[in-house]
Amino acid sequence: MHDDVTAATLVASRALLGHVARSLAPALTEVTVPQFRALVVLASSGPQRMGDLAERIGIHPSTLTRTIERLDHGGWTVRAEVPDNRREVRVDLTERGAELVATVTARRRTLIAETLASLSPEEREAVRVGMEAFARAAGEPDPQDLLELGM
Amino acid sequence: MHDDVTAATLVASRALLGHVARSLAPALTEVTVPQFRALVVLASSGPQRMGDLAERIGIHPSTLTRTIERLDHGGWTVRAEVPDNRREVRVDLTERGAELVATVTARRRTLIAETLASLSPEEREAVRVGMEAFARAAGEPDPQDLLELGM
DNA sequence: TGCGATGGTTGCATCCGTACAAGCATAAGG
DNA sequence: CCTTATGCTTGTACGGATGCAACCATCGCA
Repeated sequence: MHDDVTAATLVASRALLGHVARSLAPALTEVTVPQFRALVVLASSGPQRMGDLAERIGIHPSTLTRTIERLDHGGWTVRAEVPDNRREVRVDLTERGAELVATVTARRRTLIAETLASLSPEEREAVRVGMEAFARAAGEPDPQDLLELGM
Repeated sequence: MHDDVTAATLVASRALLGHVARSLAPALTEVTVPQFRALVVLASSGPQRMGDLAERIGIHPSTLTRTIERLDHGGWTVRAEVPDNRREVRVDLTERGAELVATVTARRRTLIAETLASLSPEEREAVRVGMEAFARAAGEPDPQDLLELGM
């Protein structure tokens, strides 16, 4: 059904994935994928308790402790005690950490913009319409899904 | 520059990534990402010498030996001696291995088709035009890039 | 035939992710 | 207060990815 549209979308998805991968690559020389995953969640959901973060990512709390240990050590995150509750630990990005995530997004945007720059205004408009329609149809992806790919 | 098109494409890329991740997820319960990477290369480049495969993937030959060891053990690949050269070792997918890769692709296609099914014929046509234009502008992605994401 | 180059595997070391169980604080409620 | 629940960390164990160095077999060429 709708084979030609599907095929076109598949091809385009490969191209987009190339952009995604290239935007991600520099960050992955700094941190690992699971580590970057944690940074992304922190960037989008804000500072939070260790337990909540572990739950969001879908890993065991003890695993998160080790991961954040490494991120702390690298200067990407900080852990701070919560004033009115000495049990909980609040983890947040450092500037460095926030910047790493922002860099990836910015790079992705740049790559896409560069690609679009080679199109004619009419084609660009066609891309806009098509992409918007597709995005609308697909809806927001499950964050859990995206995490698999370190997004 | 062209901020609205770029934004739309970024959003669409997130949606597509969701599809990619979901198509990949079942396979990742069977093999690891580096292992799947090897299967993908074998599926697209065909059976080949260990050394060539290692080079294509970008890992040390000794690392590949271990990875293929595990894939062999799981029944995803087979190693065979080359008749006229007793030094070289030829790796190939088993049926099972080929099927795993094919399943992921098929699933991705299905997810995309399902998404498109909710659009009107006019919108679908717009998606086709837009996706084709984008893919044309982006060109074929560097296979090395895609491998990062287990494609 | 014998020596150097080639292709792959093994030994070894390291790091990361992962979970479970146990432990140690601290908070909360009776 | 004392007991139980909560939140996080530590101890322990394991598997996978990774690279380097050493090794072994084989090929090719002089």
